[in-house]
Amino acid sequence: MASRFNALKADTHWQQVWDESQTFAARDDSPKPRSYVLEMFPYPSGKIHMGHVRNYTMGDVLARFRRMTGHEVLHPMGWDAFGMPAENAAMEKKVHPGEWTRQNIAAMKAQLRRLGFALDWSRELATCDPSYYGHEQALFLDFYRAGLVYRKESAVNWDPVDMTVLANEQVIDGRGWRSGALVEKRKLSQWFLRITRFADELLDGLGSLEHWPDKVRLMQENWIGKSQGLQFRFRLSDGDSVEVFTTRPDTIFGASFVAVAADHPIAQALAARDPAAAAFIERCKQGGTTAAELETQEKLGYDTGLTAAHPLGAGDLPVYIANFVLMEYGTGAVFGVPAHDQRDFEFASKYALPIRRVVADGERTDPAFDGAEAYTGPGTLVNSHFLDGLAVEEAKRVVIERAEREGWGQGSTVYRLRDWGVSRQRYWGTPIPIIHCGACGEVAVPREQLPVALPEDVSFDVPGNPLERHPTWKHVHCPQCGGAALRDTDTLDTFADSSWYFIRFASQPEDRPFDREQAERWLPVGQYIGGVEHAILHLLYARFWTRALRHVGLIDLAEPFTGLFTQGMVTHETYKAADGRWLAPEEIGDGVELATGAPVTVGRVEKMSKSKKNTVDPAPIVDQYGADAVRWFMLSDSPPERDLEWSENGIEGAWRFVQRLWRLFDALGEGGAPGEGADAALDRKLHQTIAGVAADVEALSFNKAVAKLYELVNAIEKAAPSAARDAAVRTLAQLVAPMVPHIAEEAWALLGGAGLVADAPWPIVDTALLVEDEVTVAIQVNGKLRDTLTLPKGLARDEVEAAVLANDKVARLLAGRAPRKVIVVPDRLVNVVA
RNA sequence: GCGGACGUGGCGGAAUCGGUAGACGCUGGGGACUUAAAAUCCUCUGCCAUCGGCGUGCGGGUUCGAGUCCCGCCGUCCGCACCA
Repeated sequence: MASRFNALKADTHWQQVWDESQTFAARDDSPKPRSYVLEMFPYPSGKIHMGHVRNYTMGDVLARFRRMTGHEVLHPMGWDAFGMPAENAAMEKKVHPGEWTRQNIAAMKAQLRRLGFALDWSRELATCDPSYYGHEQALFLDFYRAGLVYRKESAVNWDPVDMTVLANEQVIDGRGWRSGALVEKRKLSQWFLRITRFADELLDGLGSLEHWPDKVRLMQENWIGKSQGLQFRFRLSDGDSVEVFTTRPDTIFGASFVAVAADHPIAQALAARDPAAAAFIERCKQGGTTAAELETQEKLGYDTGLTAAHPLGAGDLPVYIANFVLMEYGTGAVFGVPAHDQRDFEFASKYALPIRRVVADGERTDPAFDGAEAYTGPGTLVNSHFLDGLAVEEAKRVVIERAEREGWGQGSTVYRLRDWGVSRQRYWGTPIPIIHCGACGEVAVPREQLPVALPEDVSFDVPGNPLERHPTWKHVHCPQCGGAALRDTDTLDTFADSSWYFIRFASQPEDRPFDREQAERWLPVGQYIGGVEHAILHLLYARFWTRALRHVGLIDLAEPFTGLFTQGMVTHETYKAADGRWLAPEEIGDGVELATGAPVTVGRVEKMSKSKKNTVDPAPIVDQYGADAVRWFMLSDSPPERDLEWSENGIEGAWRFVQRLWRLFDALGEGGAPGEGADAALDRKLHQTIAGVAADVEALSFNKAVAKLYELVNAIEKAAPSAARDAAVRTLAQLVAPMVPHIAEEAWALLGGAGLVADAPWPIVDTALLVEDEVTVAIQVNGKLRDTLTLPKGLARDEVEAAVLANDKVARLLAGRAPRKVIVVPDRLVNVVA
């Protein structure tokens, strides 16, 4: 009697079997080819969300598939466990961040296990564990000794809500990436990692990352922002000088002013003695930084009264303080060429400065420039003395050569990328292992004193850094002179923690961060999967960290992740009350809000978020439908790089499919009379599916693999009993095993498979069966499909042509005329041109 | 503003090299089974229509043949942004 598949029972059973037999533990000494499959580790917020389920399901399918194709797979999981939410919880709920974090980890680990992921839990790590961050401190000190870490007083991005410093990468539209608070500028002494030292390498390295999305490579390229040009000094009328950088040295004879940033030393010096200048500088700082504000903001300047001598003798230029010049980029000063730069054009128009054409714009070569906007395109230099007649690129080179020969400037490369500020005024992070001694200065904590562990007895009653307030922790003896000294009370940006966890997964000795040889055997990560929101921050920092490790001789590895896949989000419908409040599905009934009876509007499909009340908690869904149905749904329909809309119908459909599979397995397992005889068509379909699913999974095109499996199941269900059909059902258990592993194990056991299907090999394709012996040829007349014809494969051209011309519909359309031309595409199509 | 991606039925999507557009799933219609319902199974489901015609955002082009290539638009989404 046919039974229904009991997902909950099967899930529990097989998860326990895998666990007990250590099925997914990666063996370091395996002779098999290695495959490192990694998904971005989660922050332990307390609950798994649908985005995690989708991310980890994709990685899991690949990991399981790779095992079946004979690889030794490393597929680990851990916890990105430091960070602000734990401190917020400490403040709100009066629990210690560590306790809160560890409880969350336990809860989320149980949820991940419930989904049956093929993870090697023996390598689990949490970044908040001293056995992890202690090694990170050692690496930090290695970088420190190699000159990759330095401390400087600098204007930093201060988040007034989180009360901490943010890296440039963490400021979005002038607001903190976490808090959303308007970021302020503050002067603080901060630790920096010298990422700019690797700017060129990080840029060039992108070229080797063929298996990264172009989009991410481009984003990193833009972020690094390499520009080449000329750097030179203007002599000023007060005897001082100002250095500028330009990417357009060719337009040097079109210069009509020099402008410096509001916080440029020249502007600051002037402000000290000129109240009007000081007032102007103050005004510049008030300008907003959002896109809309910048768009409409007027170009403003303050005439310093100084003049700058043109290096090629083309007169003296006025020097302004201008609100559009950034101190952080280049030298914080520019020369303005209004005819060929839009900002300079607007500025010159406002202050009635000369606008001189030096690049011919089509016909126009005269100096009088009367366009409505600057001309920034290519052209030939005019009104530029020795540059006249040269093309823009040529002229750039000539000017740089001359500047270098005459000694007033040099070719130079400028990057948008800034060094990575890593100091955070927070408790729940990796303590920076440096001691400040009045006599010795900065002193590295000796290796034998690592880890510098966080004190447990801290309070979060007042905002700010508890380490700063702790009565004893920061008071230490200087490791060098033994005198009284202070610990650095800052902790590392948590992006440092996630910059090397993938190496620690590969090798976890107790006494050092990793074993070089063992790490090099597993790395680089062949396939890394995560959200596109990490396209810059995490992925750039991890690439830097890896290069820094190589620089200090700890590993021979340039790029940490050779394959990257950025998956789409999980979305859901939203609902809004009449007054615009977001409503959760359970607040709604029959198109009205239950509480008020007012009608509800269905909003856009959006990323699941608490604020929009459109989240779906995976936990009850897994309990209701079983892990396999949830996994199958996560892989169906939407291409993995695109958004997936969660829907009740979708999960129902997935559950139906699991039951359909079970009916096939169960019917065969029941043992009735075995099928007899062949079924060539089904054999062919089976082998096409084996090959097709393998290719799709390898390409991470899970939605296509799913579609192919549906086709196969449809074909098996329709097929008459035969030995071939029985064989197809057995093979089906292997084919679905990476996606729906629990029912696959159940079927494998039922049908008498040896061992676990998780350890079974991927079925071998009979390539002879991939080729059809008959083909359906399309018949077109003048490019329009008129009929199809089934012919033996490989039939000679003239025979195909004859068969087509004998076709009724073709004959009718030709109406007795001879065709002008007949195009024959073998085994595909014939086009009769009348 | 700069850079990028995308645009195919009611919906998610497929079409690997320029060669039968709409696989597969969802939704919906009809039917079988059932006292009834659920479940399951069968069947239809791009649009208009009588032959047949029209269809891959819009307008052109190349080609025997275009969702796919080229030119020009429109729209949506994402990233960056006063970067000299």
